[in-house]
Amino acid sequence: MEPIARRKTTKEIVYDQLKRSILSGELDPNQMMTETSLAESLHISRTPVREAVGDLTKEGLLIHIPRKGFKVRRIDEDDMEQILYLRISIEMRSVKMLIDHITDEELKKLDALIDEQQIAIQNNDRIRYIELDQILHRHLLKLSNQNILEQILQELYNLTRLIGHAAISKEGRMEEVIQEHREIVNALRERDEEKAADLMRHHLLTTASSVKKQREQLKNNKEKSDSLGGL
Amino acid sequence: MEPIARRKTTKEIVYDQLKRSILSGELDPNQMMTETSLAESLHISRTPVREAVGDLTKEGLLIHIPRKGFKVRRIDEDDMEQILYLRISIEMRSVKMLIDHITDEELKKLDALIDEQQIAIQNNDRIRYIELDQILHRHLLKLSNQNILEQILQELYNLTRLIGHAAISKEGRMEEVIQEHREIVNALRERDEEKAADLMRHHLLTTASSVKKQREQLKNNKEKSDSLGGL
DNA sequence: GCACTGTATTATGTATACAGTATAAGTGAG
DNA sequence: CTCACTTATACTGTATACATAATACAGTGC
Repeated sequence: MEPIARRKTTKEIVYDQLKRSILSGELDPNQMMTETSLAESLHISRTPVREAVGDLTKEGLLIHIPRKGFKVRRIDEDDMEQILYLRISIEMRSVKMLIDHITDEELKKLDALIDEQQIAIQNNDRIRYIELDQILHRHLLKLSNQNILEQILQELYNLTRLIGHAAISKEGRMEEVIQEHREIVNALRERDEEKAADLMRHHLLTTASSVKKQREQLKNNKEKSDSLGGL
Repeated sequence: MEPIARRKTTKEIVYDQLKRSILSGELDPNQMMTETSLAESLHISRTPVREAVGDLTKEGLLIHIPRKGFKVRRIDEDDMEQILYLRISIEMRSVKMLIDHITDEELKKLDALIDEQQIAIQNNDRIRYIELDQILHRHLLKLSNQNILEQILQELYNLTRLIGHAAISKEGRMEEVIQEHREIVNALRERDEEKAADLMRHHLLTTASSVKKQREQLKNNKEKSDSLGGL
């Protein structure tokens, strides 16, 4: 039988909700929050809040400023470089480890995920698009049976998402991503290890460079509007 | 004036002490402990204990078995492979990133660390030897200014140490390590990027294979004594 | 007006109490 | 003796209360 889904603890609810707010970008990185303020606004005690923010801090999504509170971490160009580098290392290995024993059924599951991602784009649902991207990449790690790498990738992926939805889901780039995903899966289907690994590297590199460009774009726009607003 | 060192919180003390016990191998991986039992034996309340074991669990040093308690995680061959792979990725990049701007002073600091490590071997102080190994590798990451990679390496390093002191500080291997460390630092001094990165890779690979051999050795010995004890 | 000091507020760490639930222990019937 | 059912024990999650220390603030004296 399926294991019964244990009902979520308060801590988990807080954790999920907070993480969502952080990663979706709806939480202003300048705004400070404290354990107490969060607990009060959620009408619960400090205990589960404290544990949730503690975990998020350890994951690097929040930073704690003693006696001031917590705020959302910022990611800079340099951090992104490092994350990209490691993701390439991890995901290329993942591809190589899974290619020999991936089944047809599992390949179909991957196809289905990409299909769903395409639908998300058509519906203009960027949140879902990003969610599915993560599911897809993570799923590959699972299939490769590299538990430790999977854990590290998860951390890196969360940090990646601090970059902001706007920078990730750039117009036009999303369609390209779908295409690249399909090519990777096709290479897996052909059992072409070299090709698959290479496509993965390429996919991550182009995503990174797209994010970088889009980020600069957004930054410029923001500066322009800021200076206008100052007049 | 020197800033006063903030006194450690109870949680930090518990965390440090527990971590030490885990990494030094003095904590039997079969033995279960609970928040309550730990709190009682330390004569403190559950709260700081709970936070400390929570953190250690997130770091992967402890595993939590619901309704049973916590125990020290075991690392298998497969995990070691993954850790090694990632450490090579990270530390080769580290070498490449720091080689252009490392100063003579910093090189001397590295020499001093290796000297100290050599003294530890002469004093047969394996704990200190391992500690210094970690400091050295971590120091290289700091010098390379790769904060995220440094954080990940720290996690990996902790997991590495779960392998056990006996397997890491094998007789004879320690002297080789010193030699390899010196060669890496010398390559840095010569600003030979290729050589330094390659020596680092080699160093990690030979360490891993030594650990693997030693581990099998220990396992065999244990089985022999177990079967004898069973008579 | 400025600096210093004492006070108030607030963030945080820790202790304690309690409730819920899963496992283990115990008890009784077949 | 075994199985089912009840009871008890213990692990965990959460709330609450309190102590401590750091910051903000205000008032007083120069």
